[in-house]
Amino acid sequence: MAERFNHHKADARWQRTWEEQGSFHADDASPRPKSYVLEMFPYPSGRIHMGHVRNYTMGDVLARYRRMTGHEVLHPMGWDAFGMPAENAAMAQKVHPGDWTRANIAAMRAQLKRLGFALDWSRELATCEPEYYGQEQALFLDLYEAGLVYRKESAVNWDPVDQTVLANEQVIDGKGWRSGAPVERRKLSQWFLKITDFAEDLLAGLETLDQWPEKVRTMQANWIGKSQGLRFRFALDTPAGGHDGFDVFTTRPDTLFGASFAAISVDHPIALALAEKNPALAAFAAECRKTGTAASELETAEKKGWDTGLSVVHPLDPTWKLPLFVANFVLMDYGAGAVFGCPAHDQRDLDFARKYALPVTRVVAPTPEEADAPIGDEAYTGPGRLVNSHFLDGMGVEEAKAAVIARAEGEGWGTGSTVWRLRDWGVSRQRYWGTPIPIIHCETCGPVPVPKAALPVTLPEDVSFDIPGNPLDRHPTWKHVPCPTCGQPARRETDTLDTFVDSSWYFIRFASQPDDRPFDRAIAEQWLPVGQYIGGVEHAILHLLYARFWTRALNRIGRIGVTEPFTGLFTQGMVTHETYKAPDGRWLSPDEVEMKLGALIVTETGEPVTIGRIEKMSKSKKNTVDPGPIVDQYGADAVRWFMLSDSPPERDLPWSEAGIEGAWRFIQRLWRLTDTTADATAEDRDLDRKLHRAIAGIAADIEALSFNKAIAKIHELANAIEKAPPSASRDAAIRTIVALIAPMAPHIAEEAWAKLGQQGLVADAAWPVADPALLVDDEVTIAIQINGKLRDTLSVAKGTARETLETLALESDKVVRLLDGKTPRKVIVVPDRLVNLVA
RNA sequence: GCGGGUGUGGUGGAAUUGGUAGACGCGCCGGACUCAAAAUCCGGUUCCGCAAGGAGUGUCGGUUCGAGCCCGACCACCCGCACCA
Repeated sequence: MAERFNHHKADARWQRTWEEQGSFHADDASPRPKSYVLEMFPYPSGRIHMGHVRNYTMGDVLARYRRMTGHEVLHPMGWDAFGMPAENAAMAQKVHPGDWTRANIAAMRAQLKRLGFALDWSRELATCEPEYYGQEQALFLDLYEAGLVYRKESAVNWDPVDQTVLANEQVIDGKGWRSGAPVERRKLSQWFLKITDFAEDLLAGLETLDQWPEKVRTMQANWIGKSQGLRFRFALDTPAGGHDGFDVFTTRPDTLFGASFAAISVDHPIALALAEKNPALAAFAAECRKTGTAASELETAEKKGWDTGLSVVHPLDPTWKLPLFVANFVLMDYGAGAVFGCPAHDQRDLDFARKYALPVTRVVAPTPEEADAPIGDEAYTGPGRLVNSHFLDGMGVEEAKAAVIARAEGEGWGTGSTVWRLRDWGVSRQRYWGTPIPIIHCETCGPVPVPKAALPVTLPEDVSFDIPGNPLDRHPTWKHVPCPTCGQPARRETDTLDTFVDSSWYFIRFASQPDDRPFDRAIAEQWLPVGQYIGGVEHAILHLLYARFWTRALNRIGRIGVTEPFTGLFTQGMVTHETYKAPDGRWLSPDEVEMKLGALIVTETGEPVTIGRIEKMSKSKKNTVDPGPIVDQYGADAVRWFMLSDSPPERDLPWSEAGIEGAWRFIQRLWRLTDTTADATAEDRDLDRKLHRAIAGIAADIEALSFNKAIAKIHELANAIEKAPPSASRDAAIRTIVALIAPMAPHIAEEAWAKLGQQGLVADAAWPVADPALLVDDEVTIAIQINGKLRDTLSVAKGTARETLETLALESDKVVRLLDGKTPRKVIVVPDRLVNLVA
């Protein structure tokens, strides 16, 4: 009896061998076609989790497969190492964020290495090291010089718990994305990146990303939020607060004759001016602002307005006056902060009009008969022809829009315009553990860039986290520097960059990392764009949009000839696990419970356990499984195998003890199988065919990232080999299956490869070639149906003539019996597939 | 509310994209080996039925010789966005 596959010995041995041989070192100068496979780099939180394991296993299979198919593969790993958890740890544990982070990196690196990933560790980087962030500062200054960075006083989202500013993207339901605390509004001077300059490009670029999930492209398109319409001016009938009118934006200029009111935001300059003299309006505005930041009650929030008593003049009819309201549903930071209300064709306007008894006039009718059909509780937003609209009557909606815009432009009261939802990216963070913004503030010269020669601006080590706020700001000496321009005493910028900046270009630095500049353009362009990028869908908007922007910005300033950083994107599902609750409602971890007599109980107390939903592994629900002990017990290959089996990679993967055991058993079975070569000489055409079909099928599945299907095909092949009698074909199949499993289970593959006396490493072996001649069957099974229902099957030579198939079908015993002497009305024959008799 | 997705055995999921539904795995059942257990191996496993046969891919309807796949309506769950003018 052969020995078990001993992963304890084998895993370490092969991991050492790969490292010694530099197997996964990516060679810039290689003549082979280049392939860049990248998984989103981890935040070094302390330990790797199952989500990481799944993510990196998928990328690893692809990377190893690409190597076997003759590519020079770049498959790097690094650390998204700046960020708040390090500062939180510093506060809680009195440890320096750098020490904490570097210790975590060391621990996680060791964990990753134990999984045997085919990574080029020589390119490892951590964003918290000056070698990285110093180059980021250089890029920041390049963008600054190009006018893509600016500073402005602005209302920001202030997280009162983390004591920092959040980007709009980081505010979820009015709460900080990390702290969960309700966000406050504050005025601060902030640095911004001009992502809005690229709105059109970023939107148009989505069209070219055909290897991205539709879902992500849709989410980005919605986030960018392009709206086209008319911006026009309403004149006030009496000037108010120093204004004689204001602009509004609409996407429905066609419905202008359906207007029944105008409304401005409570933060609109006119509203603010009026509120100064009118305490009741001020109170109304305060009330609105409260619910504004409040959260998700917006859905049910009532439309509320304050009648200013003022009127505006309808631009197409000077005699027509519309009442002006201050309304809670008008947002200051979108469009012009003011709207015209057309109740018949906008739901919000309709709700508002009903509440304040304003007229509702239909101006679009789906059919001529409905020209004067009253509007009920629902605004009509569909297509149709214009009615009750003077010169627009009879036009279609689009035609009418164009006509109104043309008229407005001709008469000078408005212009066609485009409004974006996307806003500029505020990158200032009042934190220590981030990339220092390389700017010096001088009283006489203003903000002055740090000279490139003086980079990197490094973080001081001697900082304290005893009190909240930014340690850089209260550091005794760090910020005091002479102005680079005039030499007068000046002050460093103490804000650091949003960590999303760090992750916006790391994939370029992986491709090329010289000491003296951010990257070498020629070398970076050899690798970029990333052919396959893999990560969680939670980065669908923020990270992926910023990285796309950063790449385009570098492209615009002539630094790189790439516009889209990631050609292929794959968003993987989460690793999930059942949740367990004790009778008192506290969450229980999987190792606190056990099965006894068919019931789940708390091991210590014997209390019954409630099994909850299967959810994403999270510390709060205590349903996590630490990969470390699992790798110890079952070995890297079994863990990798399980991560790839069963669930399609884009869906969630429920972790189970049984699943990992099954994977382990299969690894052992493969090991035993490789002991059964027999030096036999007989041929087994049937097995040859199965083997070659597996080679082709598995290759296609890996290319499509359908790892679960590839795994199923390996199972099928293994089953077939086990059942086959000794033959030369069988021996060949055993040697080949070792190569086929190498991307997924590389350690046992190497061990078996060596055992079978194969040359070199299987990691360096070529992917087996499928013989096209063996991919086609010479015999096929034909389904015989009566009225579409399967009644019999028939085995015939491939390519059998239709007439023959029909005859054979009609001769089938079952068919004869079921037809009972009747002749079918119609016979459908699909060659090599089926015969359908219509009775 | 808007946008997107998913729904197939006890369970995770396959199904050549309109052509034999349930591949493969997990679990379960039976058997072999064993003093016994583990491991391993063999067989079975959509449901109803002894069988012949019938039913069956969330629900209802449609197109088709033929529908898990296409069309319409609905239900359930999940994920985004959310007063965006």
